[in-house]
Amino acid sequence: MSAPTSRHPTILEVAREAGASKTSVSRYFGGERERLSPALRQRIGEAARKLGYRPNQIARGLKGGRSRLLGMLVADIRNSYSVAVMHGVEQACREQGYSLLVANTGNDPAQERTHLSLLASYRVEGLMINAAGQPTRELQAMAAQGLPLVLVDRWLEELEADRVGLDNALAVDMAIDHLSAQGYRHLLFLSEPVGLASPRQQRWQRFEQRLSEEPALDGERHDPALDGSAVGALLKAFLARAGRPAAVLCANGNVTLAATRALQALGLSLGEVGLLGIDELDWCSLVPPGITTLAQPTETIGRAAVQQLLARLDDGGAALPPRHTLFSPTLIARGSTRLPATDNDKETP
Amino acid sequence: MSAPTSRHPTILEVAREAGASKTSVSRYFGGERERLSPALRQRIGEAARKLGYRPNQIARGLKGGRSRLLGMLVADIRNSYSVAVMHGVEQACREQGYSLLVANTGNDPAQERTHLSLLASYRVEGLMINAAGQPTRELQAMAAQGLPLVLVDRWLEELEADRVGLDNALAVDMAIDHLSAQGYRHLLFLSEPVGLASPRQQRWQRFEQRLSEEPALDGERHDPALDGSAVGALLKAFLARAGRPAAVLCANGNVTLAATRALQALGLSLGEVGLLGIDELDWCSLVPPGITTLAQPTETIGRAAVQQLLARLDDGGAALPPRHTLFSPTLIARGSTRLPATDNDKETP
DNA sequence: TTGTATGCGTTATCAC
DNA sequence: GTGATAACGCATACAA
Repeated sequence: MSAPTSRHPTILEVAREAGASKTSVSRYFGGERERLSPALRQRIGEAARKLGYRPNQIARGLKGGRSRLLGMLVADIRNSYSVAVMHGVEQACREQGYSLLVANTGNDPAQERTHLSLLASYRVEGLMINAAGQPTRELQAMAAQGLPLVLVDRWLEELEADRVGLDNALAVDMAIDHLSAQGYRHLLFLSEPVGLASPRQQRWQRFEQRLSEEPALDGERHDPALDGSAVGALLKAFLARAGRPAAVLCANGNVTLAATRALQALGLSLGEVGLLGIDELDWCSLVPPGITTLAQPTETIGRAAVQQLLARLDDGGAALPPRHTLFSPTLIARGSTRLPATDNDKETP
Repeated sequence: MSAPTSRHPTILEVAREAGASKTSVSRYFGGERERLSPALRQRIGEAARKLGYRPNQIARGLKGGRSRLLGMLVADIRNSYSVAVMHGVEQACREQGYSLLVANTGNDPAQERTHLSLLASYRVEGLMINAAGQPTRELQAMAAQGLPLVLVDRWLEELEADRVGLDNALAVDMAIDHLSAQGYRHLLFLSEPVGLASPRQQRWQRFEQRLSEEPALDGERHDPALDGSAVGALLKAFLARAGRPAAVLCANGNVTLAATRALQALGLSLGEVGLLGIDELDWCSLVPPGITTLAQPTETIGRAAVQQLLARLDDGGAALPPRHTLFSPTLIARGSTRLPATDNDKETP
């Protein structure tokens, strides 16, 4: 006959047990313990412990409007980049006394909409967004309503909001500079379908720009679907066309995986065909002779997102202009961008 | 002068706008739309749309005691197994109309305690737990309070709760059977420090049991820390001791990664030294000649966890005995468990 | 220092 | 069918 759902003691019961008022108990747990007399403080502490009392965040949020909840919208939770960022977000949230409500959209705008209104219904105080694609109406609406938003990695031109992510132009510059310095002359920029994902667009565009500026290099760009055999065919055609020394620049971790698979299937050895991936993955050092990558400071990005959000929350309605925080990648050079020594290569020490 | 935090319209405002009562609006959104007259229904719908009204889950949870929140405690959010399970959990939650509050403990009991009480304070209706190690008092307390719990992957003997995970004995059986069938005779079971993590214990014990039953095989077991060079030294010593054909059985994905690294550093080729890993990782097909794995049905496990939790929620206080749901792995055979042909091996087709 | 009274947005209970 | 009204658990003026 006991309650089917678990019974939590309330502030009132603690008050009764301690022979005090609700207010005092509220103060005890609301960080105003100092204002209570030692005797009362003691009694309340004991009563609470005895009853196993824990303040109900839900009720607390109802009154004060402070849910202490932050939301994060992740485009693909199975993507190691997203998870790594999320890890940073989660740490920062905890340190700041917030909890994190995570929603995975699976790159589907419909799910993004659903999750967005769900998060809204829990009155999250702010939102970190790794958008699925174009900005949904819901997102626009939430921004307009004054809910602090920070766009992570992917951003949306139409949306005035803070942004945190990689300096994509710099990343592509570093990639091209490295490949060029290593002696590769024919470059292929390989991406997942560019669509509306801003990092892909930016990397893609920067690649084009750099190529047009450097006559010593020539290149191609493609953004095939990664499933199926498109990548292999594409690589084969590129290599036939381009002549050597040629290299592939992979726009993200998924592409690196697909390209590595394809190159292997073609029986080509890494290094002889250059390979450089944006995003460091834990197996990149494993595939002989190691895959060169540009590692993103993922945790830092996550933490920065939270920090930015909390800054917005603090300044009240100060309506500061959107702030963009960009981070630099780190080059991890491995064998996949080292040309095998040839007769023409004697000058190399 | 407007509210610094975003203003959400309330049920009362909608009621006024629609010329109706709070009750009717509540009914409209509470799934009792049928009971309203078409005219009223229409008016409320319009008013809500006009105002951008969204029911406040927090207030809703306060009254009804139904937060519509499920919690998940993850031991390591950066572990691809955990993430994959979480993905299943998340999908199932959404399908069932629940939201998911995720907490990462980083395998730290202290953080587990913190997060646990946090989740409790949000009045989650149930908890999925990928425990850090030994059961914390908090966990015991929550279970005692009647909060539905389901242990995922790792379980705790002291805790009477539903369990979902891999059939570890079966997994080790399949691994040993496969290695044996492939001609390996000397086996090394390699694990992360066994400690109190139940899957490691179970796999470890089953390995021991099987080895003791099969005179044709001999083996060793070790659970070194994965950082540093311990794994390499250990492998080297094992191979020197064991004679061939020898194989390594990796107790989880992290171990597979470490073992592969170490084997590579030793200049040993996979297959010649057998390698089989529990947990499929996306790069296992990439490292030549491919790493044989036992893949877990991760998403299924996640969904099963949610299903089990909801079943508990449904049956009220029926206090059914704990239910254990075990799943079978799938063997993905690759080159790392294929012995190179030798003179003694002529009978192989 | 401590307590009283009121309201947060919603649902549940009861009337009409 | 529809609508007042009282909880839900807590925080916060305000009063003592």
